[in-house]
Amino acid sequence: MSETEEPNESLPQQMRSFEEACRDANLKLTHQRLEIYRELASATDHPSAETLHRRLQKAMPTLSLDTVYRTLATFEQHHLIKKVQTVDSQARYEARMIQHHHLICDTCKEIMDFYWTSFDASSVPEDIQAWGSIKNKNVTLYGTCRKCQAMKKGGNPA
Amino acid sequence: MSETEEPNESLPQQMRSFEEACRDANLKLTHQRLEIYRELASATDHPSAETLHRRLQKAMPTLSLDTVYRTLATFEQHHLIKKVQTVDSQARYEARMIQHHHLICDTCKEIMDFYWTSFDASSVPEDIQAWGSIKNKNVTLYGTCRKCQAMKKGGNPA
DNA sequence: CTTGGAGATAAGAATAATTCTTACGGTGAT
DNA sequence: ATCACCGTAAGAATTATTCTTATCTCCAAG
Repeated sequence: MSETEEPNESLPQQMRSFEEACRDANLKLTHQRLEIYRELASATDHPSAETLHRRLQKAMPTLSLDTVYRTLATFEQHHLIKKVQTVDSQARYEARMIQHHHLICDTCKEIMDFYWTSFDASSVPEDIQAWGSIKNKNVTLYGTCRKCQAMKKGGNPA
Repeated sequence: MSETEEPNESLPQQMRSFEEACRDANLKLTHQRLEIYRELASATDHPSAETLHRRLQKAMPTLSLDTVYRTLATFEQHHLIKKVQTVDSQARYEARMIQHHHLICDTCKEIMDFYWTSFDASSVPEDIQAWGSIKNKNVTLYGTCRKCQAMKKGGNPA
């Protein structure tokens, strides 16, 4: 039952960890950086730089797309966020740094996080050790989410 | 012991399956398509379009990069090859369509295939079923390969 | 074995995603 | 309050990929 339970961290808590990490890394706490991080940390959909920029422009009309790209790249270099592996042309990001896995819907392309503690605890096949040392294990599940299944069955009344 | 053993298919055999699949899909068997497929099927390093183009140019000097892109896209649409998920800016491809997983070296960025039949046979956490139906499960392992480990220890005598 | 026509290719132009350059402005140590 | 440093905005530049168009190739039917 706790196999796939979400380990929770509140946004304010996450922002404090972030600010501390920035100070440790000698990154100045600018308004732009704080807002870009807050927006990414609040999102559940693994947004691209452009998506984040669009969402932030309402509150920060002068924010440039380049700053979003540059800031995300800086965060990634300091391991404050991660680039998500996709086959899309646009890179997508996530602020969730704890061990988790991804579910991808082949229809709406949405990426969901999930947790799988028994997999995390298990070891990989022995032969793999001949290749080198493993630091991280990630599972990606592909399928169709309930929403898209329903749309296909009922037909899309667009 | 057979847990991670490689299911083998010879290149000529794979070429014949490919030609048959093209005929089934009404794709003409052009010289370019055959050579691009052969090159990809022979490669073990999940090359990008540009890499394939570079390798093929020796034998086919007039082959355009656009043809490589277009042909790979066509193959992918017909499920004859796959785009590999990466965080690189260039897309990378593979011709291996049977179930397998990836090992990625964080240093040299090389992508290796591996097999894990017991994982393939296992089922995912129950809660996942609430999300939708799963069609595919893939594992990506990150680490450092022996070659790069050795280079780090001994220093790089370049 | 020729031929017609659909579909594929080459070349160069165009677009999309991301990064660089430069001048300016804000941050935080003093 | 001041200054040096680093971050930002704006526009130009690069890189990856795709489109346009004229030409060419494959292959089925004569």
